[in-house]
Amino acid sequence: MSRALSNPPGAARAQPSSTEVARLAGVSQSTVSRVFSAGAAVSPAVRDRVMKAAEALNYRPNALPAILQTGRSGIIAVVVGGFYNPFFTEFLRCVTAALRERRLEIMLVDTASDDNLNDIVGELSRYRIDGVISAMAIHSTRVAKKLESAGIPIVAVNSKRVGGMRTVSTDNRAAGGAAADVLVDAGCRDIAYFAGRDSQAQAERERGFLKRLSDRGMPEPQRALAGFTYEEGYAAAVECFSGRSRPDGIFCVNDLVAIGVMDALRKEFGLDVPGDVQIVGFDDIPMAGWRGYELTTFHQDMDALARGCVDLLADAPADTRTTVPCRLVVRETTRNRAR
Amino acid sequence: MSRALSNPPGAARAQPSSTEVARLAGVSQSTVSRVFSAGAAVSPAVRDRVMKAAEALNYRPNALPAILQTGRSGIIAVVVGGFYNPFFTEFLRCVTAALRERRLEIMLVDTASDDNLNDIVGELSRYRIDGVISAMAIHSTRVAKKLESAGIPIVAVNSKRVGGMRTVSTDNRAAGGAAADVLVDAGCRDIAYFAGRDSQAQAERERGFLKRLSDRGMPEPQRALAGFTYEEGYAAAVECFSGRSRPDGIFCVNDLVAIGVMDALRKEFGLDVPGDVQIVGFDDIPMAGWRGYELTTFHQDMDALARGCVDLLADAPADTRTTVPCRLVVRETTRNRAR
DNA sequence: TTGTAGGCGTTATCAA
DNA sequence: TTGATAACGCCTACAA
Repeated sequence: MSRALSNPPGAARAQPSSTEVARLAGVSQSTVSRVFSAGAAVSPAVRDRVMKAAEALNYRPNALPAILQTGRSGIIAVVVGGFYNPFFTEFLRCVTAALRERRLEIMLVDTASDDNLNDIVGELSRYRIDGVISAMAIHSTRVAKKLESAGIPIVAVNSKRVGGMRTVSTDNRAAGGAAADVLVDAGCRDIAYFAGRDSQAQAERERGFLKRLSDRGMPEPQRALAGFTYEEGYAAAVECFSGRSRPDGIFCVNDLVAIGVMDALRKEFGLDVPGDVQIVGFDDIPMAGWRGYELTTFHQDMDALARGCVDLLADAPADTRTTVPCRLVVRETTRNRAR
Repeated sequence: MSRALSNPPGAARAQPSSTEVARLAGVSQSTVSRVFSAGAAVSPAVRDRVMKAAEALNYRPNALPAILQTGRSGIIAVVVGGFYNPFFTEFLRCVTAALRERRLEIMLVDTASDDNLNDIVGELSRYRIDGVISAMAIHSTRVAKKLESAGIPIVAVNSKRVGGMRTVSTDNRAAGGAAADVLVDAGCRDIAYFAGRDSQAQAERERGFLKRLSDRGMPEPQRALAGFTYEEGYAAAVECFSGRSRPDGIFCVNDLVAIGVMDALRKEFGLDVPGDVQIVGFDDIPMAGWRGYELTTFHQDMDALARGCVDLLADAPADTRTTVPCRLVVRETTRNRAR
């Protein structure tokens, strides 16, 4: 396993420098620099000459010396916690678009936990990144501290706040409450919550869900520990429905789990959704809309989430948090009474 | 919409430089540099002193001057053509892992077509990236040329070759042939192909499929133009099955389309899969294994594909191509005769 | 409006 | 083995 690229460096013919362009255009290097830096005063004639020379040489300014000089790289590190969940990839799509609008580049980091993140951030900070956007919840104060000490701002999605971290979150608490309403209104009497693990977002959802159920005089729901994947949802449903008391309404921590649960109920137990069991998911991933599922769920406004992250990184004073509402999407896995 | 980050540059206290470490350790800056560049001769005593000083200052070498000097950035641009298809995201996962092993960083580019790529590559080349890995097929010779002239090697997945581009491809032709065998062996008499658009990979698959059908004495199959998404597959199936002659076996350009087709057949026409119609997909995305679908498909070895890309970028002479076999995964959407 | 010159933090070369 | 010094290619005063 070789360590890195072994190609000869600028083997053939690397990129020309501003000095070469200057020579060809018969001006000084600084003039070339001015032509390529927005809002500098250059006479039209000279500008034209320089542009021609640049074109002839196929010149593109090298970003690195500028970064060295200004300390600002225009690179943002984006952290995701795996690609298995369309939630992450959709977030990635939105954040990619939002960053591109601001002409910022993306360094992509995929890591299973925020432990590794500590090392990775160290690695990344060598490139003088301007900020970090994490789609993954950050628990470790160490990571936040490290970034802070390096002067790198971070904003995390659906994360609790540690240190001076900025956060952008879906209003998980409110959504949890709304999920309770949906199931109770639909006539469910024996309700269950299929939980994820170690996640601020999931904890908030659960809290809102429990609170609303109790407010509405419902008994404490069953709790199954699922996780965040289809398989975990499937397995949790098998275990839950093999037990004594079968719930007639389930709120799942996310859509992947919800879909796993649905498949298990249908295939393993021959149950009908929503006839026998009603199900509410979370995220509104594309598969939730597939005709085979038609899952009632909450749509996270990824675009707002992503844009919020970018805005917070770019404009906001440190130490800020933003909350984004999410929207109930009623499909076929709940029996919806007329309002 | 502000143009870029507005935070003060190294506002608080930026990263310390090797010069500061040198001062603290009582050595020259070059010595510090040597300590941090692998395989340089430094006496244990001095190395120790430098490391201590570095630790005290929380020093991390700045990568940018090094890039400036060596002309090698350790950054690879990875291009994907959208995140809607788990194929892309799974590829991204694998390539992320493979690059991390080699300690290379990833600059992520998402673009709908390789037209934009031309601009984007120009933008990216400002960072002196060491190479480009494209999960998206490259048609435009312009892009390849542009990269070549900048001395940036590119490798594309499932793409035809333009210029000196390297490629890594699944053996699409062979897979197409195998798909024909599956359907014919399973007793299908009226076969259809649901095609994608503008894709080398899809063209190869189709070619292999048609060839084998004809070799086995089957008539030319119906052809439906689907695309690459669930919705397009669904719509194409609706149109096809509203027509006169309904096929009893379908090979789809990818799993997303295949799943859309299945849902359409079941929901819109009440047809049974595989009872009435047998279906074969391509990619083996996670949803193909979901119990609601159990799709027979071909598993693309993403890990091999990704690793192939990285290897080709790192080790290979220019102008190379690699082919990766793929594997038939038999599930429940085909009636499988005993062999 | 344009040119000159210094500096950003490394690596690379050459002496010591 | 270590230190001085010159690049690398740009930005930014400052001077003309």
